[in-house]
Amino acid sequence: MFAASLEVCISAGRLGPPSDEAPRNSSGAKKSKGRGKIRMRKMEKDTNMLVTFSKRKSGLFKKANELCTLCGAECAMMVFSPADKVSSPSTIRPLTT
Amino acid sequence: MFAASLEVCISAGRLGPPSDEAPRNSSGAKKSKGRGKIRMRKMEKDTNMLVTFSKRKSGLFKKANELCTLCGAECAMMVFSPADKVSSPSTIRPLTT
DNA sequence: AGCACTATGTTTAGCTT
DNA sequence: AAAGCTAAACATAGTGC
Repeated sequence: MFAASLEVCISAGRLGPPSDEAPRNSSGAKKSKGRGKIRMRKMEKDTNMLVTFSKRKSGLFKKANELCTLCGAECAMMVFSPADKVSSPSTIRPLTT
Repeated sequence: MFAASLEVCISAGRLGPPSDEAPRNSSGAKKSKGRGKIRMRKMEKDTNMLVTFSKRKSGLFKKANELCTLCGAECAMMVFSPADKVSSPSTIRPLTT
């Protein structure tokens, strides 16, 4: 395992264009519910940002697990938190040969 | 960078329960459009599986990029393809200090 | 093979508790 | 701060070209 077919992605910070258009909506009033189109740039509010980080990290790990399960792929990923916290996903698995 | 707050996920193969319920639908007829709830186990058809791998890998990289952008996190990921192909995402970035 | 479409399942931002 | 909710945004399996 871990031979030949390898893909790597290392991303440090911004990787896509900022996409600065699209305010919350045309009238400027906030939507009451739902997600509300997000702006692809660093979130300014720290509390929201940490919650979003936690949620999205979970989603990312879940997607990675699904990819492995569905396609018989193998993947490894590391996420460096913006805050000074250490944690590991519950589904961690040792890299056995 | 790359200090202190670190999270690691290494997944080799299956990580979740198979979730064997839910055939396509009760009558056995395929849905004509849309996604149709997928079964979380290795896809048997190789052609579909490769397409799914490609699509989901793209989605995974995109999500990782979004996480980095939105939250100022840093992440690295490696995906080992089930087939013998090598490719890299277009948004690859060197790990500069 | 690879791209476009689209209905539907999934994710998640903002709220509430 | 950490869970749970909801609806809008998003991802994507199957399809057609």
